[in-house]
Amino acid sequence: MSIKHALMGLLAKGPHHGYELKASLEEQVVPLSSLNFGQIYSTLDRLERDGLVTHRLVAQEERPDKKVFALTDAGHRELRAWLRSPSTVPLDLRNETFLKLMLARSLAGLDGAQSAQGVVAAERRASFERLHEVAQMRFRAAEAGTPAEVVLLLDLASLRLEAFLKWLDRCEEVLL
Amino acid sequence: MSIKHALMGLLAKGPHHGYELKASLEEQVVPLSSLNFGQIYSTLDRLERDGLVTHRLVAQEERPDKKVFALTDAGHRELRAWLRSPSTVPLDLRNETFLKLMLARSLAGLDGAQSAQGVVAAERRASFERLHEVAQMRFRAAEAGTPAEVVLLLDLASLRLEAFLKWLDRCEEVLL
DNA sequence: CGCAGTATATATATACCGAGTATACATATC
DNA sequence: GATATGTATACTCGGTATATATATACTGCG
Repeated sequence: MSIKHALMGLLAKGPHHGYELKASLEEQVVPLSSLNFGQIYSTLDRLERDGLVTHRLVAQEERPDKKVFALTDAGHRELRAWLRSPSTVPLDLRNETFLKLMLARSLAGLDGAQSAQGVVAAERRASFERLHEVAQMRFRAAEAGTPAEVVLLLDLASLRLEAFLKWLDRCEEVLL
Repeated sequence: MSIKHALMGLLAKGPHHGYELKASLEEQVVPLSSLNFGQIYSTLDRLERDGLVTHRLVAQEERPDKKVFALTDAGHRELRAWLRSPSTVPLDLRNETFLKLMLARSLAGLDGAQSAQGVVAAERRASFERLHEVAQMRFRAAEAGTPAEVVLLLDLASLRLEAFLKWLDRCEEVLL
């Protein structure tokens, strides 16, 4: 997920400069993770290059000027179009675990190569650990009074992990 | 998923040049999708820079020389280590749909903004369509006698889509 | 039949782009 | 001396598009 539309979304509510935007994003949009300034600034540059935002400089005493960005009309249109269109996760028929399984099978017999069973076992163990981590994060979030929306991100993480675990079972049936 | 370890895996079975490797990858490792030559060659260059592979030139008449790559000892070690370690998908607590939902809510009321309900509905529709696509691919694969392993990739795709649909239900409960 | 034109296979290299990380540069405040 | 305010630059990595050659195979037309 790129940060591009997140920036546009914040700018739809009014002009802001990069430093502010970073803080808002971390609070509202990607809670539980953090961003890099370089990413914010270069994304804003690209948005400006593409005519989706403009900036004006606001002078300050004893500090670098602020670059206050605002969404252009084209930016508003683009944002609305993006909100209306479903996410474009392109099916993704390549998968690292699958690759490991294929390689483990074809390399069977070579010096100290991992077996396909071993791969499945390692992945399963790791996934269970992650599932546990997520559960803990969720518990801590509940304690800290984290808003329900944020917990949704954790829900998604565990649903994904569960799906992956189911898939590992299926792999075992088919391959072993 | 990067192509780096896939290349190393193929080279573990013997030396090959870029052009061959591309074909093997498409056949064995990322069936159902295709690769770009630039990616193969630049990944091989990086592997060589990092001491994981070496190449020697094999002259040919009337054609460019082949660059035949072979896995180094360090490469073998790295490959085995990678095969032993579980996939490192880092939990990923950012999600495009979540972003859309947050923005739809906070922009509610602005000019022609999409509602959160609308976002969920659009995502759901798109996911069902994809699920249908996957089912069709699966059917065609079965007809074409596609190996069972390849079908596993389709299984993963549908398990993921189902998990995502469940999550959308959950979003609706929490947000609407 | 022959020939021109076109697609495809063999083989690599380069330029470019977007996303993300690391780091440098300033100053003020706690 | 750490932390907050503010921006900029260089770099890496994964990936796409395109340029550069040549050989072979197919296709249609006169």
